[in-house]
This record gives sequence, structure tokens and C-alpha cells, in this order.
Amino acid sequence: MDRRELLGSVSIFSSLGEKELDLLLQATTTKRLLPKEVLFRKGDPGNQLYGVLSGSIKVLTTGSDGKDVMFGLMGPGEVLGEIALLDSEERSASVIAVEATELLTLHRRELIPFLEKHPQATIGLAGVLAARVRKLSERAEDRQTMPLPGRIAKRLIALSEQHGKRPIVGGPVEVRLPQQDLADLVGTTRESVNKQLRAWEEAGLVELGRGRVVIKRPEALQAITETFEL
Amino acid sequence: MDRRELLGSVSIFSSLGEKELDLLLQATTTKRLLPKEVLFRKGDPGNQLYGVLSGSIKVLTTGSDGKDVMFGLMGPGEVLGEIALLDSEERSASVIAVEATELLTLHRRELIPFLEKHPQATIGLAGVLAARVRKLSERAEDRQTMPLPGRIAKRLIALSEQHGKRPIVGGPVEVRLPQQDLADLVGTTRESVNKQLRAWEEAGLVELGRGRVVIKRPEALQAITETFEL
DNA sequence: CCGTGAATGTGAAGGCCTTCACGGTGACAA
DNA sequence: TTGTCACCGTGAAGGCCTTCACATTCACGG
Repeated sequence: MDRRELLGSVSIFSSLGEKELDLLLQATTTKRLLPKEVLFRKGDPGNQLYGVLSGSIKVLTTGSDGKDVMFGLMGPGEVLGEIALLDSEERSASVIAVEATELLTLHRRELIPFLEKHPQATIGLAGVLAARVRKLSERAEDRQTMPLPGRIAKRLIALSEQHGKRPIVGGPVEVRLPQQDLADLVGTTRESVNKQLRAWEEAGLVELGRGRVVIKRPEALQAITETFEL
Repeated sequence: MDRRELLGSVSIFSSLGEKELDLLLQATTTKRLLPKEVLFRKGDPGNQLYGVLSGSIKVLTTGSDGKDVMFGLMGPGEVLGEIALLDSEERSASVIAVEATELLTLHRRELIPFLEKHPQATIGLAGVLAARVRKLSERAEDRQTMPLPGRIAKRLIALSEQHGKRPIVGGPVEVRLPQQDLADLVGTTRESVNKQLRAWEEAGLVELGRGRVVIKRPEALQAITETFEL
């Protein structure tokens, strides 16, 4: 995904014309991250908006007790870093590259004047934020009303839809993610995730490998999400 | 707080001039809610933006198991209903009046064209959303890393700052809120909240009454938030 | 091709809350 | 005034996870 394509594909800027897109493009730069490289940390000052061109990153915070809370994984086409930019506060979470990643960056001093000239783009940006709020609320609700297995199943399905690979066309979906990360996403321990996954493996719902989960029966996981069994 | 004052006070519109404010004002109507009256429910279609003029409301969702998850209380000067408006999806939570409440309402067909003409206002609205994301992330993190007493203490302090009354000037702060609601806010049961509050009452940190908590030693609660004692 | 560390697999013990089951008590309406 | 309902108070039992403590096993850099 090249820079122009990203800018165009992202909902924020989808309403822009050719010329405006080019103009904005000139204000961007590209940044490359190595695996595990830190883009920024919670608490840093934040003046850049980022868009993922290729690769993937994780958004998380590390609690005072050392436990990580992961908010999500982001891949090509997704935008991050808007929060600190809009309210001029510190970065609200840390961002780390999962693999080699290429980012497009846009500085506040370029973005804000641009937004002032292009209300449509600003409304688009607000839409991204609205979606963010929606996702966070839903997760808060889930964590409070859904038992652990359901939460793991739900997140696994979401991950498979967002980042899943399909080695064989039409075949089972593979999610690449260590169990520890899945635990941080769901708000539990690695051990609990492991035991649940093994139980599902036993039952033929999934297949486990180092750093990956292959979903063999998505409907069964979906069912666990909906009912309150197991 | 009258309608004009609200519009002016709210960060979204703080950058507007007199004339523009008047224009926008003409597009608004007022709505009154009785105690416990429902403004809208999660899942409803949403085309209105609201601002609280007087009174207060709670934002919550009811999980499939009947348990409520409360996202917050809102009072005069606060804006709600932006999410569904911006992404044109269903309402993401339900809103119920706590007491008699007066709201200002603004319909999407008036707001969107207005935002398109006033980028500053749109950026302001995005700022409100950014703050919302920030608060939700912080709460997600807290729930996952902080033990229950700390979470209750923290929320109690936040509530006292946002909605606290001070019967005697300079005296202790009173928070009006049933223990069940506090439990829904923190993500626990009424019983757990009750036991913790009683322990603190025993220790002289708070005083309890029907539907209210009086905070006598805020610093002590703050300390519980920070350390991992008790 | 071998070490070495990250990631997985598992069981035992125990704790923090939830759940359940009531009894009390004040506010408010009839 | 009196009934009723919402809210508060409290103990007992138990369960769902966490914590802890290791064994194991791949991936990969040297």
C-alpha cells in the first residue's frame, strides 16, 4: 500500500479531490520500524498523526504492576495517534511494531490548518473517533458481563476477521499472535488463555501452533460467544 | 443554565462568534425528562445531539445477563449522543434521567451542514470524542490492573469532583449515588461496594447515608488509589 | 548445528469476589 | 399514618481465575 493509496483509502480523507490529496501528500513523510521497535510511549508529547502503510503494530499500556493491557492491533490502512493530537495532551497509550512496519506521518502543524480548510475531512476524522469509542465501550461491556471463554472466542473471531490469513483458499483461518498477547487483549493471564485454547483444541475447534491459532470451526466459537455455555 | 449559555460554554462551540451562535440556537429545541425517564436506548437509531441544561442523566448499557454497565453520569454543560450521529450507526448506549432534567437538542440535518461551514466547531467536537476515548481507555486499564478497593476509591474521587455537593463550605464533599450505581460504574456487585464502604466508614474515611457517600478524608482515598494496600 | 530464550503446556493452591439468602430501614405516596 | 418499595447491611459458601512453579519445545542467531 503506497502513501497515496493509504491517504485515499482512509475514511478521513476519502472525500478529498485529487489536487487536495496531492497537497496533503506533500506534507507527509515515511517512517520505518523494526520488529519490537517503539513508536512512542504513553506519556510522551504527541504531535504526529500516523497511518499504517504495511506491517502491523500493537497499541497498549503497561500498568503500574507490570501487566500489559492491549487495546488492539492495527494494520495497513488504519490511522493512529489522533487522540493526543486533538486534545493536545500526552499520548494515551504506547505503540510498538509487531513486525517490520512502514508508517506515513503527518505533523500537527500541517494537519490542523488542513482540517480547518476541509470540514469534510474533519468530520471523517470525528467518525474514526466515534468508531473508537464504540469499540472501547463494547469491550468494557463484554469484560463485565461475558465469562472468560466467551471473551476469548469473541476476540479470536475479531482477530481472524481483521488479521487472519488463509493458507488454503476457503480453508481454515490462521491468526498469528502469541497467547500472552491474546491474554493482554482479553484481560486475563496467559495460563488461562492456554488452558481454554487447549480445551478447544481437544474439542476440534482450533489448532494450536507456536505463535498462532488456526480456527477450524468459527461457528462453534461464535456459539460460545452467544450462549453462556462453558 | 440557559440554552445560549450552554452552547457557548460547551467546548465544541466555544470558538463561535455571537451571530453564529444565534443562528445555531434557532435550530435547537428543548426537551424535558422526568426522573427515570428514558431518553433513548442502545440500538435505537440516533439523529439528535443533546446538551444537558440542568439535572443529570446516566449513560449505561444492560448486558444480556441483566447486569448494567454504567459508563458515566453527565450534568449541565455536557454533550451526549455524538457517536451515533457521527458514524450513523445505532445508539451505542442507553441514556436515562436520574432526576428532572432539561436538555437542548439539535438534529443531524441542522448539525452536519453547520459543521461543514464551521471547521473550528468540528475540531472542537473531535476534541470531545478524543477525551471520551481517553477516559474509556483509562478505565479499561484500571479495571485490569487495579484491585477493587482502588477502583472504588478512584471513582468516588472522580464523582466528588464532577458532581459533589458541599453542604458546608470548605467541609466534606457529598456524592449522591446509590451503591448499586457505584457498583455498575466500577464493574462489581452492590455487595462488594457496600462492604468496602462500610470498612472505610469504620476507619473514618467516609460517612454513609441512603443514596449518598460523604467523603471525609479524600487524601486517604487518594492514597488507596496509588498504593496497592488494602 | 547447537545453545539459549521466548513461547507453550500443566497442575496445585488459594484468594478475591460473586452469588445467594435474608433482615433491616428510611423515604415517599396514598 | 401506614404501606410499600428501593436501598442498605451482612454472613456463608463456593467458584472462577490468578498465582506460582516447573517441565518442554521450538525458532533462530551465532
